Amino acid sequence: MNKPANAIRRGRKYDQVLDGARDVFMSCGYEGASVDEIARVAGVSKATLYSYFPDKRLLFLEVVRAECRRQVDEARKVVDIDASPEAVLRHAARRIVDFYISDFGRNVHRIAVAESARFPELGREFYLSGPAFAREQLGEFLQACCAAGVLVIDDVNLAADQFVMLCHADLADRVNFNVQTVFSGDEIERVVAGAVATFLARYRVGTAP
Amino acid sequence: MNKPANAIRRGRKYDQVLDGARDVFMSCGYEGASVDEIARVAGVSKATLYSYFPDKRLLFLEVVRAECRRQVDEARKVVDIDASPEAVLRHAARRIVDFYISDFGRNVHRIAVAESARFPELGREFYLSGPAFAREQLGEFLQACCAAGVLVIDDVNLAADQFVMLCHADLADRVNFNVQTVFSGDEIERVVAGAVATFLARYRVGTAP
DNA sequence: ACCAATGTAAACTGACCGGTTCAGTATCGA
DNA sequence: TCGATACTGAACCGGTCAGTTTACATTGGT
Repeated sequence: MNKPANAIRRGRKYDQVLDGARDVFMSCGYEGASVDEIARVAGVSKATLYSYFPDKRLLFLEVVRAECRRQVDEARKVVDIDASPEAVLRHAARRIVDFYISDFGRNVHRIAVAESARFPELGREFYLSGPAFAREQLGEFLQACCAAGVLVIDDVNLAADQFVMLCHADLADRVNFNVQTVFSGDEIERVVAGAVATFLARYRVGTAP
Repeated sequence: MNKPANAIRRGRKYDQVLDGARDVFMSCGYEGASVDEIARVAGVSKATLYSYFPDKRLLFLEVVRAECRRQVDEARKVVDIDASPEAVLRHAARRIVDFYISDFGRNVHRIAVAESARFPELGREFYLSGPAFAREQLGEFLQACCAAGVLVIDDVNLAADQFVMLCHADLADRVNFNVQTVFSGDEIERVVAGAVATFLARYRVGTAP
């Protein structure tokens, strides 16, 4: 009794299991990953794994949750700088591009898209602690710029997402559809500079609405 | 002999099979779709299905190819209009938004992202006849606008992709991660208007670079 | 030394899936 | 009407996988 079906027990090798599961899920996706291989990679017996997690599905959800937390914590470190909006935006653009080009970013994105249909709450959780979180951080900065009279933005949320999307121009699709996965510094610089230029053309003070 | 492993035989119920396969693949993904169910949905025996297609993988690839062709053909109909760039861009933006919000667009995108890793050529094929094709069409229009002296664009390819990405602002992520799938006319209008405004702020003649 | 908790290895179950086979039926042109 | 071809339905095979069970080993506190 008193055994909720979604209970997750902690134990000595809990982190081992989660790490192994992350590696296998990231490289194989949900369906492609077998529990036997996860146990093998984690250096743990299948029985131990199942003594921690009730089933594969909850193990997967826990992996994604942990990764989202990790990403949020890391992102919180690098925030506002006391510099011109242009410099801050350039910096942010670099971070955005670097992330979705990275192996990790590609895998997380691929899995989140692929499994959102099967796991309704997964998509929401990933969205909130991923893209939505980034947009929120950026929105706060933009709001400050408006208060300082440097930018003029009527819809800050939309503007923040526009900026993020401008950073995806010409790269994201090629990454997502596995057409090209490594990019030269010039290719990245071209996109970053283009994103900042287009964004500022619209929202910097002294430009027509 | 003389039986290439990748041969696809035509037959009376070929289209039935392809249609059924499309439905099931679109709603379940590649791994999630079982051949038995495809045959059932197609109203065809499994044996007939396997008399057309050598295996599940090639059936899937053929479904995607057919969908890409269909999409390209349909897109070719609605092209340039003799109107202001603003009107044309608004029209294009509506089409872009409507597509990736549609059930079909969501499914195709999800599967292309999910299976690009497993099927290397699939991602490329989808990319070329999807996003890349759209960008090319748009690029030609932008080029004409530049020649007419209405727009000033140094990097037409980048600009075209920027426009497409601006149309994704604030909607695409929510769609891709299954957070929200239906949108009001106002929500769409906000994104479309924002995309056109930002794009023209950067590239219309008489604005600072 | 003992016990209880924790972990291990491996076999096992039941279900599902891709693909094959085959005996029988429907269709259609000559 | 005949015969070739296409299609059916169901059984079947080999394999994989999630999840369970069992019998044994390790560890640590008292």
